[in-house]
Amino acid sequence: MRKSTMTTEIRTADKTSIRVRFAPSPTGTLHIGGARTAYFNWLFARQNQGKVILRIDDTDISRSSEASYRQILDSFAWLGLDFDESPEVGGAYGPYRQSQRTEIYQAYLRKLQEEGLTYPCFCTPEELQKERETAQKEGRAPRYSGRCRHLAPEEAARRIEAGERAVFRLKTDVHGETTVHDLIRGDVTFQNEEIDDFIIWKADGTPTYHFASCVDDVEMRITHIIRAEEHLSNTPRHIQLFQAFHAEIPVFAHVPMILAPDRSKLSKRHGATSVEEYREAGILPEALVNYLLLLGFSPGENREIVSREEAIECFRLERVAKHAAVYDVKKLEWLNQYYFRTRSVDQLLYEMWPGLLEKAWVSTEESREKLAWLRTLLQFLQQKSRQEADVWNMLECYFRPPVSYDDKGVKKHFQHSETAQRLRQLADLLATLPVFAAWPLEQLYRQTSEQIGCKAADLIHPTRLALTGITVGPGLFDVMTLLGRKECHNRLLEAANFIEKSN
RNA sequence: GGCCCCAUGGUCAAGCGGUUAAGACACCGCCCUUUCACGGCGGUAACGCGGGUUCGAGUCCCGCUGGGGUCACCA
Repeated sequence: MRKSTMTTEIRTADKTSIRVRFAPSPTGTLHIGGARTAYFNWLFARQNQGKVILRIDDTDISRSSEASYRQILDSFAWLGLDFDESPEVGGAYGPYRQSQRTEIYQAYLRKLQEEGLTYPCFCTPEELQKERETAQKEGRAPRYSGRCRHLAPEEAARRIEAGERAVFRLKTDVHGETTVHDLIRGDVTFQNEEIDDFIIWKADGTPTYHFASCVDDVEMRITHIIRAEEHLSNTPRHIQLFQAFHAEIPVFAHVPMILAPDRSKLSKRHGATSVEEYREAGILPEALVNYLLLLGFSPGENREIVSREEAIECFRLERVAKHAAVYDVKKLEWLNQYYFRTRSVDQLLYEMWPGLLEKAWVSTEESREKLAWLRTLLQFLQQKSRQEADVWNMLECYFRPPVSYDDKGVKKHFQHSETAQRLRQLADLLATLPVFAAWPLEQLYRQTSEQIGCKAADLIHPTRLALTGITVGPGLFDVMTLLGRKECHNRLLEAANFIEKSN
């Protein structure tokens, strides 16, 4: 266990190396807002050959869970964001879970006590609550009165001795002002009289978030704090803490929040908010990460498609937007569609393989012919899809005949009085082709339509419906080639029967 | 309510004193076509309001309005 806790003087030694951190609390899934903040941290560090640290803020043990922690790790792994130091990979400044750092916090508290920068407060939560309410009613700021600050030290000591519950508050400066140097927003100044003596140590003997976070940022030599905008108002408190620790104050960057389409805070009722949900919905990590970058940052040159590697090059913290951004799923889906079609078929095949096995559409010892066929099939389907689910939807008919025909399709393509007869005719003609391939098939269809005196489309659409049961898919002649002569023949006849039966 | 941040089309977002105010998504046409997509072409659509400063303001300043954040023994 680390014992040397007051290490501020060492900081100057490795001043040049940038260290940033992402510090989620493991109380749920990874939120897309958090994912974006983490991504910006990651980009900034990678661009500057710095280090990204994953720290787990689990001081609230009752709300934290191991499952949530695993989930967050999973999400990051999926997104392709790695950490240089974390509970998993370790590092020189561990442990990286706040729940395992109590001794360090205690040491910092003790130091503050010795320097007289903190004092015990015996006010009960009820009293404070009442005070806040009356202040609110009278139009005053709901701040702590500072009552216990002036308690005689002897009395304070006596009451603690007597076992009275106490919290510890920081003695903040009453006069002057505190300026936050923010890379995104510039200098933001707060009057110190606005900051009350906030609690740094809870009555249950654990540190508050503000305290633990600042201690860790000092201990872990964090140089840049890149976090969500909601912390901007808390920053003067943190600065006062850093000053109380005689520590160097990190550089800040408060990234804007992500809003729901109604401009309110993004929540569950607006649909998917976690990385995990998007993953399950078939969104690709490349697409999500790309979209998150675009939300609040412009790579310039009218670029929309930006990989992680490209983002490392062009990202500039100073150019991150100051205003909150509304989340637009449509653009995410557009990006996803792009990435989905651009990636390799073999990767798609690999990812779909377990599902294919499960459906028994393939076996572990598949012939090379079947594999080649499957690969070609996926290649065609991929180009008609926006995501994997679309491929699955179109896939079934290549492994078994359609059990039903699309309703709208039936109304549109199976109504003509001669359809059944035409399908039978086509079924017979298939046997005449020397090679069952796309080009000769197309010739056959065009010639036949001419002979019949109808449009080629009048043959093509019913055939597609007959063969696949649906009205969408790759070009018909590719579909037929993939299906094979015999299967096409059978399905055309089955469809003809179906039409005659239902008339 | 105090304090803080923010404000260009429906959404993201260029612009950083002089532009016909980019581009992308979405939407609407048209083209391509064998369906759905993709692709191509075109279109609708924005500087919240009011004062200044300036020869000139989306760009600078002030006010207002609106939105957001924060003021917890949550993080």
